[in-house]
Amino acid sequence: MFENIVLGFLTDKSMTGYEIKKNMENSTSFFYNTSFGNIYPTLKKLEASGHVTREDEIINGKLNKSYTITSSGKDKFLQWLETESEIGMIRDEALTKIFFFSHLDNKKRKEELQDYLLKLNKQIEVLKEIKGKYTDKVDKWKVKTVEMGIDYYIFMKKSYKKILEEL
Amino acid sequence: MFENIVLGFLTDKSMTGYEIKKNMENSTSFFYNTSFGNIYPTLKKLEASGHVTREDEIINGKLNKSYTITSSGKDKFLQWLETESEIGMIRDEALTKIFFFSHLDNKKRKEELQDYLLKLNKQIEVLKEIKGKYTDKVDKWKVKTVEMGIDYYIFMKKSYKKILEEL
DNA sequence: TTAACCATGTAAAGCGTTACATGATTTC
DNA sequence: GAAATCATGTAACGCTTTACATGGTTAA
Repeated sequence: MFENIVLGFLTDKSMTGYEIKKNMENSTSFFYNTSFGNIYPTLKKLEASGHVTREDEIINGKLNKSYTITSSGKDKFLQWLETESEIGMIRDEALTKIFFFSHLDNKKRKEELQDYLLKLNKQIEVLKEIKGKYTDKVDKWKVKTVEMGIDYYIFMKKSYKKILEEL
Repeated sequence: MFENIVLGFLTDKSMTGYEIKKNMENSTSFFYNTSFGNIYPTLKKLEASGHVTREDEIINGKLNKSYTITSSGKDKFLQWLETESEIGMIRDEALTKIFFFSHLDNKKRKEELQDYLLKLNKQIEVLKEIKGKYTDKVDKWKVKTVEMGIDYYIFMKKSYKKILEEL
């Protein structure tokens, strides 16, 4: 999947690995984020397979490797984009812990839920900030995903709050 | 995390790897599920580190390796259970695709959303079936997680439906 | 001048899936 | 007699993170 996300970013404009990472942090980070140790080798691989091309430039004394998507890269990306998605798993560590909550006492249950609610609040603020940075020019689908992210964490907050209140 | 989930299952009762897998399918599968290729080596590792003990029995001509949690295993599990959870990512492939929806036409957008809504409906049915199997004796927290799972997928369904209707 | 940011990359380790491999029992 | 289920495991592969490693520029 990650190769296709990189190709997706490069479909919008040519970028360096560093820029892809920064872009991700300000857009997809709440549903997809990764490290440089993943990005750079992926770009090399995509270059080797002909899905992107590279242009080297020296900007401010620093080597910049700008990657551009090729037509085969666009094909690969669109093929992925048109493929049906598998159902997503929740994979929420906090939920996994609730599954085993019978092994904790109420005091510890409360503490954990309260801690997690704080983190959910922080995450909602982060996403609202991302949304705030978006200008009118930004692709409506990118705005939509951030809005869905905000709604998702608000939903989670309500769920965990309800459990806390029932204790 | 997986080691701790195995320990969590073994805290309830001693089990074989096969039973752990079956138990997971009927309880945690929507937020955590894994393969035999993960379970068996994990049990070996936990045995080597003294967190579980093994008892071999032959039942119906088949070798059964029943694993029991030790006190050090319980300590490890509880330590994990009491640790604050990191915020969960959404990691939903369908959402990732919406992020790149500007590269598809409306017809294809609709098809994908409709396909995914079908999968969400199926998943809700699966979880309702799991919940239906639970008797009164089942730990209330295990019931609660399934209920949260159902609510989660219903919430997702509403979100995707809204996007579809706006098209 | 020092911290933050820009920019690139490698190596090792961790985590997990898929495919392969075996063989018994039970149910239709 | 065939298919499903019970039961165990290994090997190869793939994906991703973490830690390590380098070095320039810009802002406080």
